[in-house]
Amino acid sequence: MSDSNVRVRFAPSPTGPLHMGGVRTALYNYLFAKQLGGKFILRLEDTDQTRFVAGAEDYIVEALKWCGISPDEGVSVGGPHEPYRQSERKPMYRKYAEELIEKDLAYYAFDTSEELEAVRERAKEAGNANFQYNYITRNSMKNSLTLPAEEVQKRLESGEPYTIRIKLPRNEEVKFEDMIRGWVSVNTANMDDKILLKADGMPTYHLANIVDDHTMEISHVIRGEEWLPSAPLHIIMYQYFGWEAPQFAHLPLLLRPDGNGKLSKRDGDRLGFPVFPLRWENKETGDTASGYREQGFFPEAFINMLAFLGWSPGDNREMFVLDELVKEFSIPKVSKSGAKFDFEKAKWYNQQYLRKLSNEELATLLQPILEEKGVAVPAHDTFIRIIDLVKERAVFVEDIYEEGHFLFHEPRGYDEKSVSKKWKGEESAAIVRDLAARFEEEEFTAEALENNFKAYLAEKGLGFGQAGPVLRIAVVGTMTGPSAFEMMELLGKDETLRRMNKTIEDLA
RNA sequence: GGCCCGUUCGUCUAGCGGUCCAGGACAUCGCCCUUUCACGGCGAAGAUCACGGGUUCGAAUCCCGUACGGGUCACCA
Repeated sequence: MSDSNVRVRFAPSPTGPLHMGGVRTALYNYLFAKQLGGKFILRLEDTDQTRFVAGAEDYIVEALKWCGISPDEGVSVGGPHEPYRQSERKPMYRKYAEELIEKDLAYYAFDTSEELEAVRERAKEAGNANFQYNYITRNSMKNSLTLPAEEVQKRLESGEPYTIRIKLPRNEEVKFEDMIRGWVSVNTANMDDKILLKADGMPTYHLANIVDDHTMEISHVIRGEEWLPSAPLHIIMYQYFGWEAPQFAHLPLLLRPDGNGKLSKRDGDRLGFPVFPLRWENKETGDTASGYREQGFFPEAFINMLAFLGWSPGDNREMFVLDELVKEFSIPKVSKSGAKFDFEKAKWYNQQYLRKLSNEELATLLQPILEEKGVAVPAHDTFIRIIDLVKERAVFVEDIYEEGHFLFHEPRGYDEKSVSKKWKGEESAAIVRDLAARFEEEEFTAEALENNFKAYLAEKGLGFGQAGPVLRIAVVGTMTGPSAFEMMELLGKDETLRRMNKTIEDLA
């Protein structure tokens, strides 16, 4: 189990909360590694100091923890390849970039951001949609390939800022076999000399990523499809360094339910559902975004739902907890096309998991929710009976209260629609008055109450529709809910009659 | 715009040359259960497998083209 050479990593950039697409990427990596007895590593790609967001790292760690995805190595757990934050690995990258320069596979570039921008602007005006720093254009730029050696030396020694760019061949086909997509091929003529080392001395994603994946002995790179266009560059870099490249798998994107385009962090709650696993609060800006956990989702349901967005076991089964996913997951079965996220299906999953829980378990989960709402927690037996009566209409644990609040305490007033539709003034009040009188001397069981009620209907020649809804309104204030007689038994004689009498006064 | 990737019911998907005039799930609708609502059960509707060419005795499945969609083109990841 542990002698596997499989090592995968999830390497988010801590620029904010992790969104659900990121969680899915982490999940697939985790499933792949666990199935093969490999290691799952959590690495932080924080080389862009301008985009640092406080709290993002903790958020990522906590989100994965909530999902049950635990790293074998990485930030927060440590491991043999520490540190796992790229910012802390900064000193080691430069030498790799310089190694490439020595091999004439990279070069120093002195063009400033402003100059580059100007060049791009000019190219655009000339009708050239996108300028590429490549085999051709690098000859007219300021770099160690065009400048005299002495001048390059002088600039370097004077401390002038510079970047290091990779030197790509002019016209070479780069191929690699993606585990999901098969052979992908791109010509270097369509690529550009990407910056490997930035002027601030930090590596770009490309350099840091390749160096870290290699030094951390990553065997498989499973990441989002947005990386597919730069995969050929990475392949070339492995070749330049003389390293064996890992296997690649580019995952399909998670799409927004409305229209097109990938689901992004900015979608936030705009579409009526969370895009983040946990609630997020940016302490600096005060921005907040809701999370699945806080919405009442079970991590099992969230994970199950997420796993099926882009993957299926190949048959009709669709309920899988993490351990089962580990057994069944398969990269080749991951679909190639993006998946539109459907919140309704997410809720359905939650409902399925809720229904697996016992009344006792639900009570344990519901109790803190009631306390938070300031609702008195009923005596244990009563609590369990309420849960038993209401749980089948709940998607979230909280729904047990929402759907049956009138069993925990007095109804929150009367449901307008029910009253306007079914309550006929004095006529209805008379029925409730009659029933209250009959129930007074009744043993308070659902069965006895129902028999008594039926006897009353027969006596008066009333149809159920004339008295049933009225009774229900009198007891719980609305027309929906579990069996009226079951609820009355649960409420007990005193409370039931009290409510009935109160309703007569309120609505008569 | 260049390059790359993709395209089966509204949505997620099964399907990897014949068993598919395409199966499941969510959503929708109907019936039953319940003299309420929900749950549950049963059922319906819903995909000319993007389109057009090939290959083959035979294609949703293989090949080519077209269209459409997406991704990507930063000293961001």
